[in-house]
Amino acid sequence: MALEHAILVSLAERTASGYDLTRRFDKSIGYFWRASHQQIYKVLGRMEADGLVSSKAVPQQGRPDKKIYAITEDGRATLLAWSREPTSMEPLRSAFAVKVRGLPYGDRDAVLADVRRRREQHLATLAFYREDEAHTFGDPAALDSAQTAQYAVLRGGILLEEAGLAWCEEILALLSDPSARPDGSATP
Amino acid sequence: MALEHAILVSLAERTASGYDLTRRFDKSIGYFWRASHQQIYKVLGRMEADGLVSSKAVPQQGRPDKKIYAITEDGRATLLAWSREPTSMEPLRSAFAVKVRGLPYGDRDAVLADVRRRREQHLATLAFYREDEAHTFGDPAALDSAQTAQYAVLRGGILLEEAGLAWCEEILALLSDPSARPDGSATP
DNA sequence: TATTACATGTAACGCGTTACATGATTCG
DNA sequence: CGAATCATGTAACGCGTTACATGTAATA
Repeated sequence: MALEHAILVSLAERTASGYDLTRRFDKSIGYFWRASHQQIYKVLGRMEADGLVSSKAVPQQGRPDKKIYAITEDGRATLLAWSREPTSMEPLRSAFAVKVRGLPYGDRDAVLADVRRRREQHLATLAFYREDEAHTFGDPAALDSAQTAQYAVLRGGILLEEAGLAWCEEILALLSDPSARPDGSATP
Repeated sequence: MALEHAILVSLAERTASGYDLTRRFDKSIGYFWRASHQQIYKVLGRMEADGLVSSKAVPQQGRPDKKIYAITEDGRATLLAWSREPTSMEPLRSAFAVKVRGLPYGDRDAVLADVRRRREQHLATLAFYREDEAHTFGDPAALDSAQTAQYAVLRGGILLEEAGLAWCEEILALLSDPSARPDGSATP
């Protein structure tokens, strides 16, 4: 049900077409919640039927019509009611964790290569987030309430990436058996 | 597709009934991958049809028959091949992040209460993991390869919980506006 | 007496991914 | 000439949750 709420938050900020929402979900909100255009169109259709959003067709030249969606009063009320429900703690659900756990039944070198690849990925994402942090939220004390909320979410992304990075490094330290190295310099 | 692989890893360690697997998914592997018994039975049925596992019915007294599943050669080969594929970086998909992002459109006090509740949850889970760490993996240098893999996964859980905890604390620091406190002791 | 453990499933429904489908405009 | 951008969808399929269904035995 959370894609619905993510869309409501996005439309509460400003109106958008399905296409616009798709692009928004490629950044900002989408750093932490992905959704394809197919899914967004499907959910928008249901949300309009439920009265949470309304749409207005906007004819265009040489392009298909745009359908601009806006949040309704019902939509805002739904968002407020949702904010009062406690969120459940979603478990990891990580295929990577399963692979690490199953290391004795897999290809050790291939899995370690995957760990290194993921480490680089975390580093790249972190660099990206940190630039956003410095650029957009340079002075946290000067932010208004909407910006503070955005910044809090970005901080979550940074902390998660840092944890993922640290995990990769611990795995490499634990599993890169020194006695298996060519130089044979095993720890005592 | 990862539940399939989680089951294969579990059965590679030792045979089990669907019921046994359900309980295993409540701890160990299941600290990081949840699955209900309904889902496990469904997937086991398909996996048997695909030849990844085989089953043997074991009659019991005063209880329904047990179906003991074992991994097949095909299943082991599938697991090995899977270990060679790189894992994709799954995005957060966190309803909590959406809620924090949408704070200006929600009930501020209710959301902050939820943050505090989650903080306590992270603390409780961390305490649980840390006891497991001290109890089962007290001396990391003395672990065999299977135990080392298990320990690496537990470390991931600990790092993630620590990140979640730190996030909650940052959110509270960012959003608990001092000027809104009854004593009015705002920071300069 | 009620709940927990043991043991296996079916059915309905929503969420999410991948593939398919169409068609104009603009940039390299 | 091909790729990207703009713009909207359908169809098929797998994953995951919730509710429903059945029945015994031990424990509190």
